[in-house]
Amino acid sequence: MNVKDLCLGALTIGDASGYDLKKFFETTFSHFCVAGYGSIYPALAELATEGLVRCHEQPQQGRPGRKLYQLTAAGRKAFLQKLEKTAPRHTVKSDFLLSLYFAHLLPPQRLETILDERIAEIERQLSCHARCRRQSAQGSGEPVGERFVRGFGEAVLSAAREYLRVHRRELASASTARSRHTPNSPRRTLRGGLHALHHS
Amino acid sequence: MNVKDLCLGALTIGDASGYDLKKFFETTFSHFCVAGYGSIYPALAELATEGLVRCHEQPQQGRPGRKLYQLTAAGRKAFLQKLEKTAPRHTVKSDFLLSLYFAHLLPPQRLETILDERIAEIERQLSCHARCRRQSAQGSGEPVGERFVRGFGEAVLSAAREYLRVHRRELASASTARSRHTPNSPRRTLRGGLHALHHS
DNA sequence: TGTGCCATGTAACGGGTTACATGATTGT
DNA sequence: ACAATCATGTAACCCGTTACATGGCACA
Repeated sequence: MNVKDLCLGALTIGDASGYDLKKFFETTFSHFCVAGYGSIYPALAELATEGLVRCHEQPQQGRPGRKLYQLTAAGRKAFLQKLEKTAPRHTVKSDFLLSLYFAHLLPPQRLETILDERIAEIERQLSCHARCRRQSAQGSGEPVGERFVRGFGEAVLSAAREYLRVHRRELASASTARSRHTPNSPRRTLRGGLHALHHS
Repeated sequence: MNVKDLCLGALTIGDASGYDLKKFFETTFSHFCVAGYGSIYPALAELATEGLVRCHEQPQQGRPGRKLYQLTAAGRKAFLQKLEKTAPRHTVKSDFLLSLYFAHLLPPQRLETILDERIAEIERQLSCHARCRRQSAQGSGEPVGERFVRGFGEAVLSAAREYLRVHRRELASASTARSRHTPNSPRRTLRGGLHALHHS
């Protein structure tokens, strides 16, 4: 699912401009995908030439005219097909975990900062979810999946925070205990340690 | 952190060939990053020309000579600096969650499949972690971060599985209850529903 | 007065994925 | 015999990020 599909999907909910879409992605999809203006605007232009969306421009004085995009029947169909055909992958890309893997190479100070910042970020996301939940409890027309997906995010985020809280000590003690430079360590091969645990 | 940095990091643990590195990433880093041969081999070549790694080739009969790469002092330093400077981001990209958001547009059958497959995948990853844990409990020289990062993965994966188990019914009932085509729904604007919950 | 929001877009750049090409050895 | 593993690499392609360019309006 690329940005074009993302736009198609969002337009399923209601008409929107490129600007609106970005805001929507940020609030509702932020914990599992991202899209910047640099990909949204070109995507909408392409979708329009393909006839999957229609554009209604509303001139405004001073600022550039607001372009409201609307899904066509073909666009709706295209998205439905994408939904059914696409393998629902779920991947995590984390410099955070990568850094912690190498905790023994990090100054203790830096380690603390990394942990603190991550926990703070998790809390920010959790409170954002909570706000959204309250919000759409009143308003009607929330897709069933919205609550579910939000709940999933909250569950995972909470578990992550809890784990970090409980286990961060283990990392810190190890980091301060030994020097960052392991001098004269015997030459090792990555292969040796791994060979026994191959084929996942 | 790109593939070059990833290689540098792995070579911190021990010498390895491109092939070894891929295996290592698959087993140890699989839950937070990926790298294919198509990026690993060029990365190693570049690192060698930059003097961050040294290559020792071991000719073998029949197959292409095995190229063992070894970190240089400069390479180690470069990685340490990257570790300290890089912002430790943590992002999820999930067509799985995206699909579930649009559960109301999915045939119930498909919905079940998606859920089942994800749970199966989670279980696969969990058992892989468990195997690794047993493995490195015996062997010595496991970096402190390894256990921590593995534990993090397990915590998050378990929470996800639990959530899916408990809440999947909510999605299924909604999906079967109403038709996939909501005819004559009043034209809506994405903007309206979102406006109140802006600024995360 | 100045920060932030509204609003759209372009262009260069970076970087990973996929497919292709090759081929012997080891295990079932 | 056949599949999987070992082992390296190239090239086209896809696609997203970042930076740049523009400018009025609202609010503090």
